[in-house]
Amino acid sequence: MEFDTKKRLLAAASEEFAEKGFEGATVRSISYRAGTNLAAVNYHFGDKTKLYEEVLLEAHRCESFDLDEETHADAHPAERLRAYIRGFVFGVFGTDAHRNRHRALMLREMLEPTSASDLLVREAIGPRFARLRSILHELTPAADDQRLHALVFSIVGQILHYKFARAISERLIGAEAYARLDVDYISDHIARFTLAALGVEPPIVATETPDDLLIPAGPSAEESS
Amino acid sequence: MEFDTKKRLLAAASEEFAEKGFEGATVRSISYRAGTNLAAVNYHFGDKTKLYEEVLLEAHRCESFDLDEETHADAHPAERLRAYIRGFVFGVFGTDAHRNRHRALMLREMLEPTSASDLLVREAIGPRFARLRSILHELTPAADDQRLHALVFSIVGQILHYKFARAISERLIGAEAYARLDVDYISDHIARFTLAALGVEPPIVATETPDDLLIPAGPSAEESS
DNA sequence: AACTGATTGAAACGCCTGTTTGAATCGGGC
DNA sequence: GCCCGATTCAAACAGGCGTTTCAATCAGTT
Repeated sequence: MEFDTKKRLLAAASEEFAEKGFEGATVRSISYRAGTNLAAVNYHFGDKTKLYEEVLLEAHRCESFDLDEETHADAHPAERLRAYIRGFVFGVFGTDAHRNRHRALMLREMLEPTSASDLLVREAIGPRFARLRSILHELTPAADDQRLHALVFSIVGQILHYKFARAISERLIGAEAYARLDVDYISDHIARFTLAALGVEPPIVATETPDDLLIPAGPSAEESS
Repeated sequence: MEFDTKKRLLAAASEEFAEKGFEGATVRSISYRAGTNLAAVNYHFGDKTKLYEEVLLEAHRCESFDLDEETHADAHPAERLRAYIRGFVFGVFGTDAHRNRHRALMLREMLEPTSASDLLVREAIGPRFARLRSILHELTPAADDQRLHALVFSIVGQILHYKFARAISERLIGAEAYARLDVDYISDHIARFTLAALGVEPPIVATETPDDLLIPAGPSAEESS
């Protein structure tokens, strides 16, 4: 074997699928990137679909190493939420080629699930979801399951929006304004927005409130003052 | 002319593009749905791309009628935000075939912008963005432009997540749990989450807070108790 | 050196795509 | 009736796709 074509194919396929999605990617282009022949993908993987599944599996395996890198289990839940959000936002915006490709693959799976997405949910997305959920549970022990789900989706939705709607958002507010929304600003914004919504931190903007806008606080807020 | 093939083509193309996106849609399938010949699309519109642009334009024209349907300009800003969010969520989840197709088209443009997306931003998304922004400005006069943008994205992100990540979310928490997250619950959740983050309403969950978690509330929160 | 099984390479197959072609059809003005 | 421009139709074209085929090549064994 001429220096493991299989690995080179996997790497090339990872890039190609991340860039163009399953449909958009072509085995010809993948073969070319891997510097090998068109038939190699069929010889080593059977067909395009099986190659894609192997890529997803490998991406997941590689990704799951850094799952618990930011787990300061002893830290304040609010701080752990901040760290989680920050790590997530960095992952979405980051420039690390490897992680970026894997995130792109997972995001594509979210939008157009293939047969391989069950596995992805079970082994990659699921654990992250559970972790965020448990942090939120510590922060708001009173919340039931349904509320916890909605809270997780509120956070994840805020973050992923910057990935999904990037092109439109940029045209919407202008390139310069969009550039100012960098990783630090966004992480801090989403963390403060969320923590304020949970009543753990003060509102995100100094509400020198027109006063009449304020709706009388609920019973819990009364207790806490 | 045998009863305006052009209109039938537009309608068929609207469905097809909404379902499968620009790449996924085929002119053959569109022609078949319209009950006409393959060459008709080329005769009436030139090519597939021009047909797509016309579909987007028509969808926008049709959509912009109900832009200001829920504008109770006199109502409380918080109530108008609630109404806005509710309308948005309904639009995303709704069963109205027409609106649904148009939303789907716009969402697809968000993800994979074509040449036609500039127009879409300028004429369809832009005005909605501006309206939400102005509501938020009334609620938080102290927020600067950057903060306002981030706030808009936080709200829109929460809502659209239910569209984008639907498939994955369903597998994540189970079909039954996901079904419980209906339009009313989601609308209410996002509205309360947001208004709490802005300090206009009390926190979203009754924080029978472990107390030590509470970070000293801001000045406005103190006033409200 | 000769054989063998694994791997690679160039070419072709069959299918589907958007687009084009040229003949057939229709409705209305002379 | 006849013609003419507009419209429809079946058929074909050119290109890209995933997949298959089969001969050529290589490493290791005998």
